[in-house]
Amino acid sequence: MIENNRYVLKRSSAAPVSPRFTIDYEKDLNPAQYAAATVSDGPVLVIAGAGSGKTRTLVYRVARLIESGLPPQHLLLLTFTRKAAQEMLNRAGLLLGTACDRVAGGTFHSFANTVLRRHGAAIGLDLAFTILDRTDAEDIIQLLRNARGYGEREKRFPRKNTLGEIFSASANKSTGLEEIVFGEYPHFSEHLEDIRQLEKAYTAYKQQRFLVDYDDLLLKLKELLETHREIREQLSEAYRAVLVDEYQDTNKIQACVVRLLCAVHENIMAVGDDAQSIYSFRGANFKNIMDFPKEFPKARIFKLEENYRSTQPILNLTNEIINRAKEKYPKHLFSRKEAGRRPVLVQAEDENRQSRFVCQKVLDLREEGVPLEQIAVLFRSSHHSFDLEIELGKHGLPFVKRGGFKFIETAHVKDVLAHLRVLLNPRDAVSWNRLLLLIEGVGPKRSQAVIAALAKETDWLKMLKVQAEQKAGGPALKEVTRLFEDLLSAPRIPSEQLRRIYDYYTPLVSQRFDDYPKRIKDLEHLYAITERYLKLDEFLSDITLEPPNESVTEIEPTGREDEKLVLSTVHSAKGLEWHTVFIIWALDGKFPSLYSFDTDDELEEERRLLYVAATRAQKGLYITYPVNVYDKAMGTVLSKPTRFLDGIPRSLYETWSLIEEDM
DNA sequence: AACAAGTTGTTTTTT
DNA sequence: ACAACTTGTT
Repeated sequence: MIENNRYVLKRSSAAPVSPRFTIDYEKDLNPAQYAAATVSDGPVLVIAGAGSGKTRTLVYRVARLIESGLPPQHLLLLTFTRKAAQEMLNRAGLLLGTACDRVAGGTFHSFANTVLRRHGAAIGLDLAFTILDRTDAEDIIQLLRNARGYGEREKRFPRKNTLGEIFSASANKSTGLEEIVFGEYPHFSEHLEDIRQLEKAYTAYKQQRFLVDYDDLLLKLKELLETHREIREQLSEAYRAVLVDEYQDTNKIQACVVRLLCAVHENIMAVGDDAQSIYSFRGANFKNIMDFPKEFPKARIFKLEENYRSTQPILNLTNEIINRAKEKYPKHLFSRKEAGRRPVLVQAEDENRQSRFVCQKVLDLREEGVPLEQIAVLFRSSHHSFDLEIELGKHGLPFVKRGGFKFIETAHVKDVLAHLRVLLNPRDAVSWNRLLLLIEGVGPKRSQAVIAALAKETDWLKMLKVQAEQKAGGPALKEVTRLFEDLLSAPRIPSEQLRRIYDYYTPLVSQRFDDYPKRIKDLEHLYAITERYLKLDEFLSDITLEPPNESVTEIEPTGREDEKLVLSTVHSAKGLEWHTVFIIWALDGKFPSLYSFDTDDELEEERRLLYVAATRAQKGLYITYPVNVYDKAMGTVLSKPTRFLDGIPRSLYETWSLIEEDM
């Protein structure tokens, strides 16, 4: 549960109220972990192999710092995902009791949000700013693109999502637009000047309307820290020890922010694994972790190489996969869990055979007593699981899907949120546009006219009433006006406001979407989330920065609630582990993806991705691929298993072929 | 100017 | 299979 953008422990009754009398660091940790957890002040880098007890080490580090007298609120824990932060604080809570309740932490983005809401005024930011997600950003880009007539040209102009990617890549990699366009989109080189103009317009648009996208959060935090010494020192004082998890996934801006935060004390512990860097498309650079010792010359380096997760046969294979990588901190993972089955490479005749194999095997495992939630199916892209999802449905196997489209990104949820967002930031033209277009008789032209009129008047509700008097879109606009009158009349909590919006919006959903029952159910889910919040701004920030990571597709279980098979993209599986893991679509051209064939760097990242997937397994690992898959984009038939198994001794895994099997 | 139906192009991964 | 763009109708 999140309150005030700070992670607050859910207090289980089992958790001790006060710190455990003594923590036996030496007994609980292996020598390498012990050394890292108890090291004295100063910069520290921990290279932690997959499953090597990284979280455990961090937790004990936190414990040690608090024990040695550092008040918990002076500790800042930056992690990549909310889940990781929660996991860590929960475990620290078990060890230390409520003392770590006040440890500050979260993702870089949520931390940036907290700081900017407080100090943003120093760099001219209105504190009521709205955070744009990717689709919101693209909506604006589209608007500007059309307004400037870039759409209708003889020569093809990049689409909104391409433009969004270009802008974001430029921001995250700290490189000029020029380099991005020439390097990654050479076919759009001739439009460079227009692209540049468009980015300027986009920036200006956001500025005027108090809008901030994901990249801006980081950039503005960096700007704030760089340009305001007193704030930098204040924060450095407030957070006297900084711990960064998954350091291999940070980009230049984030590394810079860390540097600035620690400028005074250099009490920084970075933990990560270069072999698990899988976010370079977002500007993350695993060289960051390689360069850490250069950034902090006094850094001490620790390596955790003993793996507590997987059996040796699984590690033998994963070690081979990663040892073929080009650049890395050399390490060799070993396990004391000698016994175990070798991983299996399974060839299936086609996609459906692959799905049926997985179902069959999952049923077998359940028979053997492996709980469903201890089994995961991992894949490169979220659509790779579609066929399997249908097959699981047929077998009555319940599952949750992680990664891919989130329900927060669906049209109906975004529609509802737009109504809430304008309450907080009436200048949020994206949300106005979205909600106005829902109204019958209002199209793009009328919507823009209304938005322009609202911007002129400080009392926008009054202006909205005036607009509702006019002929076009009259009656329906009046209804919206009444809605906003109600929403503003009495100060209410988010859930009540949402209920009022549903009164207005529910008829619209039924009208607009054939699958409205499902969508109305989603909205009830959203309502349940708002009930946890007392302040609208916190709800909106959280929902954009840390949306529930579960997708819409969810089969209702016949039995127990929590007994569910996990389907996940490899990216979303990071940091997690299961008894048995299936990696499906391990087909060359799918995993690695065809789009990564262009450059060595991208291929190397795909390799690390497979490595991350395979190292999630504790006891069982099945790598499956269908053959004779025709790929439209390439015009070729794909039949070979992933190239990352090439050259690996065949003795390290079993090979099965399903062609003979009848199911 | 808004809306509905038909056509064409495109396809990862996430904060 | 889906979304963005285009064309035709009210």
